[in-house]
Amino acid sequence: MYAEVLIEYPTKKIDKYFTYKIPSILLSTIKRGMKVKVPFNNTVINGFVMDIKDSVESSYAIKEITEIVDEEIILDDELIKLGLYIKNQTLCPLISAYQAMLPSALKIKNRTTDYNHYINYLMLNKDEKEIEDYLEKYSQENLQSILLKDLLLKKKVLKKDYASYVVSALKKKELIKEVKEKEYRINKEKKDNLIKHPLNEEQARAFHIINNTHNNTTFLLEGITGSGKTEVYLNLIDATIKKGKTAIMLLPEISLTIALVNRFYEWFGDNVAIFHSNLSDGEKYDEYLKIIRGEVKIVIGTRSAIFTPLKNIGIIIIDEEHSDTFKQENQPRYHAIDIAKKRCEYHNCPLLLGSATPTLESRARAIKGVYKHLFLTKRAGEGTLPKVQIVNMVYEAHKKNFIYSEDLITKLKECLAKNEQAIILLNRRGYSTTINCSECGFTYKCPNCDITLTYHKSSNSLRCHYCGYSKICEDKCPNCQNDSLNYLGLGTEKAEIELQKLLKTARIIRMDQDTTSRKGAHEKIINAFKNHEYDILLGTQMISKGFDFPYVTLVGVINADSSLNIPDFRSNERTFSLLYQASGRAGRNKLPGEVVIQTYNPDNYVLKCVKNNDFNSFYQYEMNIRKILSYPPYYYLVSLKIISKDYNIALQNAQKIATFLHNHIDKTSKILGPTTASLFKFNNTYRFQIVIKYRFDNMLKKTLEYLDSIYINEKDVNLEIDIDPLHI
DNA sequence: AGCACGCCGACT
DNA sequence: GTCGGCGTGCTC
Repeated sequence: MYAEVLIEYPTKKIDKYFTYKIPSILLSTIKRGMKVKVPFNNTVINGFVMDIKDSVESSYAIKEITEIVDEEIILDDELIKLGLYIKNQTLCPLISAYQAMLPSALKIKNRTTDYNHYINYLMLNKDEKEIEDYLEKYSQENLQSILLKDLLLKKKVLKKDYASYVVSALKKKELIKEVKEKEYRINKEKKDNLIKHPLNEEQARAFHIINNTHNNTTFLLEGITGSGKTEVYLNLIDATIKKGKTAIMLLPEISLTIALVNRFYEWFGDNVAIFHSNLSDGEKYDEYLKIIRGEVKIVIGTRSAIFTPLKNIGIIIIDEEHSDTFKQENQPRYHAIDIAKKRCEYHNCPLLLGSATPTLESRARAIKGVYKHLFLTKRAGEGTLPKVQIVNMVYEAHKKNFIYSEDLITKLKECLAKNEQAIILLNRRGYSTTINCSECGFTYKCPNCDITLTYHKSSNSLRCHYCGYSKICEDKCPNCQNDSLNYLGLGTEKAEIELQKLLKTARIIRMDQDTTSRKGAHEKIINAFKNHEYDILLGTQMISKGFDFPYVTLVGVINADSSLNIPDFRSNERTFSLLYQASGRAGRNKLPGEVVIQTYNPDNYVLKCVKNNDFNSFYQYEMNIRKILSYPPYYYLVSLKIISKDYNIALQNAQKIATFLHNHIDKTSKILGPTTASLFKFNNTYRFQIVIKYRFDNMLKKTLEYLDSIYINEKDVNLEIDIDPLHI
């Protein structure tokens, strides 16, 4: 018997099957989808068995498979097909599609580490009679006798509960022994007295419609912030489990949604596996085994959890479906919603997309009837939508209020006086975003990227937020040696310091990438704020996600323009979503909420829609722009990035590709560029971009595949193709 | 991706 | 005369 093996080198150059002979000892165990070790070009490397054949015609000297890496971890037929689909959709090497499906702990090249987690227990080493005799003779009441008595009673105890010298003394007397047992790292138990909130009329309607659907329908659940989408999800999953099926639920980021995950644990206990990038390799390994052994029916996780090898899926839920995190930004550039659709098709089950601000694409599909559109229009419980005020910072700047407007400060003071809490959003970290010299005009720039360095006061360093470059900041201008450096632009670090000056007694906590780099830091900050150890939470967009702080009655947005001014066709949509979500943090309980948005463009239509909590008007307005400019959802996009260390090589190749495209794609498709890409110089490489807009183009895929295959062999220029890019 | 084979410069 | 630079090309 022979096996076709896909080699684990993520290059397109060897993205094909290699034939190996299956040694007779492995014949009974080997299966399609298993990971094996094979001899390859003087080394031994990993690969996947893609096919098993009786005979094979080959001019090569066929080698034998060395061994099976893991008998439990198998890509089933569904996942094998899914990999082929991903390769075809995203133009990635087939092997990287499969690598994306497995947790990294499982793809380490030479896995010598034992990922199993052991707990040490103590047991008696003699029969009970002997121990009782011993205790009688011993006749002392000390730690040793206590341990022995515990063991007589319980048979097995945790080693860590007893002092090590006591344990070793008894071991020396050969009265007890130590046993190791494999155990999962994450173990959660159901809460007995779980409070299940009864569903309101709208929630119940959505629940029943979806729960009674047993075919492959995609639903869009559009529910305003605080409308209780989670309760609908919980009930649907509960019902799915009761039907004997399994469920996957995706969230944008787990570290920001601990409360929600805990609610799942309370409800479903050890029937849940969790999957996200903050887990340790060992934890991932454990969770994966639980799934593959069929010990859990529910998987909650971030993007890559869409690949978990659950069998018999009954529903897939994607919460905050508009989130960019569902698309992987490097190879394979898959979108989790796309994969979810494919999996739901395979299992013939419903897919539920939920959001307060769905993407225009999703909403357009729902309106066209491709998705079934469901709504939650009322806040669950007693919350009401907040009142939004727009503050014109042009006037404030005349009054020398550059960061905080009078209105916002007044409202903050009122809020604190009532012992309520506030959230302040500023979508930029660091202290100041630009440093320049007023004498000679010098500006600090990243030596690798075309970007100004951000000053971080706490570490007195200048950092590039793109490539990670960092250096110590000097007091004097490095160019003219004058004492004339100006710290311009605003980040969260400065906003915090300035706010503390204005509100001396306020307890402020900052949450951004700089304060949350350690594991568990998110949770700590969120819990501290929830417990009212702080009055004001100030941070970047990570504070706008689905938190539920009942005492927050005020949300301030410092610079709403910053995200509007990003040159991307989706920046309006992102701004609306960000501000709407942030506003949604206010007034979630009985206390009414207020939102203050500071801007230099108070007449901007996007901001007006946020002010009126009006997603509908925003949708109409933005759809019209997209139609005029031929952007999604009216047209599809492909982005090609041409990258080289040499400016001229990049430019020449970009022009060559553009010309080629003009001749080899449909006449109805539009080609933009080449232009410089949004990050023109990044990590010492120059980047040009071509964007294709198309509706129907049956030449396009072939053309892209051809270009891709040509550029694989180029070594001083790279071509990155992104189909349906989220950013251009 | 590795690693070997292969054809041209500065050294014991 | 050799050691070694890293440029192509192959790997079941």
